[in-house]
Amino acid sequence: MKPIQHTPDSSGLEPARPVKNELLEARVAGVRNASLAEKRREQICDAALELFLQKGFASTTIRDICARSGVNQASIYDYISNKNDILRRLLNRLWFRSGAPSLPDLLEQHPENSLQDNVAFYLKEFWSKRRKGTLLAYRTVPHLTKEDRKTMRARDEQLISRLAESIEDLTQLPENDPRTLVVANLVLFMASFGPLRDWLHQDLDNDLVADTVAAAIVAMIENLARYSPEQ
Amino acid sequence: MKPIQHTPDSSGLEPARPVKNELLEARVAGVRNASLAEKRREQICDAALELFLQKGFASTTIRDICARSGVNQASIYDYISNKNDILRRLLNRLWFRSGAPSLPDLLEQHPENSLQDNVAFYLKEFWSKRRKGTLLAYRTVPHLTKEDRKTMRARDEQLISRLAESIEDLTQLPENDPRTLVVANLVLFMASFGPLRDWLHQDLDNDLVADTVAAAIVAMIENLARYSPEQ
DNA sequence: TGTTATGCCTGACAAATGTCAGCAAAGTGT
DNA sequence: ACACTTTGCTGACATTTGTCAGGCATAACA
Repeated sequence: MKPIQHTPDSSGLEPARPVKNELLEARVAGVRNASLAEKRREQICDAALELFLQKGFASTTIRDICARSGVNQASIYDYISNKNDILRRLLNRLWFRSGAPSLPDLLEQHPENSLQDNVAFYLKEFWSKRRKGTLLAYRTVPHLTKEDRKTMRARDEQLISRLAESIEDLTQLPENDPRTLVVANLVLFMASFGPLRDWLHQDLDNDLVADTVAAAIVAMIENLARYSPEQ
Repeated sequence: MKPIQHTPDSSGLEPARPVKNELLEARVAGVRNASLAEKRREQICDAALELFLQKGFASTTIRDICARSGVNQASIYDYISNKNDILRRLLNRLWFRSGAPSLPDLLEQHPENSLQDNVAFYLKEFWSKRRKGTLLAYRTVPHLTKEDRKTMRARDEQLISRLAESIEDLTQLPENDPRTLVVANLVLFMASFGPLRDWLHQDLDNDLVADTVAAAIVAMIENLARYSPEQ
């Protein structure tokens, strides 16, 4: 298992590409069979995710991950390049390609539904599909490179500015009103409400919570429209 | 410096006291002079806080903390009992005794102000006085004992149930409507909005953000009153 | 059946970490 | 000036950690 070639951890190489839309996964060539490698990587990532959420990133050891995934301590480096590489792969899976729909998309695709219904659906999807990604992201910020943090923030900002446009449409506010941005931020934040606080209200029915939060969001937006500056 | 007696880290001793309202700080008797010890402890905690927020709890080493606080690596154990003890002291300072007012208190003490103004004031206070505590709490959850986590949750639940009562008063909803609980949760969560997302909208004016969020909260509450079940 | 390619694992290393024993230094009161 | 108390610190310990070199087993192939 000789020729392991890693892509360097922090590659400040690229000539100013404007926005990356994923974190860079190191190329690891320890194992020839690509599909096997992918399968192992998945084992590793699954185990690591559990542990990271349970014990935190820094106090989860490679040995823990190996034990839980059944991969040998030495072999693991045939599949991933280092501990941070695992984290990056997880964030790519769970944060960048979570499969959760964006609210603007939903509004576009289902104009027949009420705003409240669309928002409620959005929240439920987000809470189920991005729960772990959200938790992971909020908790591991300190362990990311500046570069990686910037990439994650860029993703958020992109979502938010699209959302702000939607809110502009809904409220008929002018483009330069900064409050649309604040509310867009707030909506995205409330989409993180479920994951981030699930340690608290485990006794409340999830659908009820989603519906109530959706109603709150709708009220927020309508309120914004009501107090718009005369135009 | 012999007779160091530590209170054990996880003392499951007490005979079922119902709710603790702080984390247990270990008693450390390495240094006789109490006020000096307190001063040193403060140095240590200040340094540790900076580092915990910057690098995360687990990857901050005792050596880091010593270097930054100017306390010697050996001496530090004359003032604190271990790394987790520092964290607990910090959370006590910043989470349990932050000095930020609670919204119900504000409403009671200043009925002459509008709800919106009270909420806005509450948010600003919370964001300035509990910023670090919130960040610390959300990020270090995995490093706390089950016991400690329970204590923190209890504090939150206490705040929330008081807040839920206030909301009941404002909306005239019956006592058993679970939505007041959800909204109370939400309000507390939005109070964490500023701290948790300050990595994002550093370009927006803080007062504007607070006012917009306050308006959103008021809208949420009024909306709740509007769609109350007929009684 | 013998050879080879490929994935797997034992064992280890250097570095870092939490923790402290025991001594040096600095006050403090006489 | 001296004895004693209280604080600070050098140096080190046992462990844990990330990481890997190099050999081993096995299955494919000749």
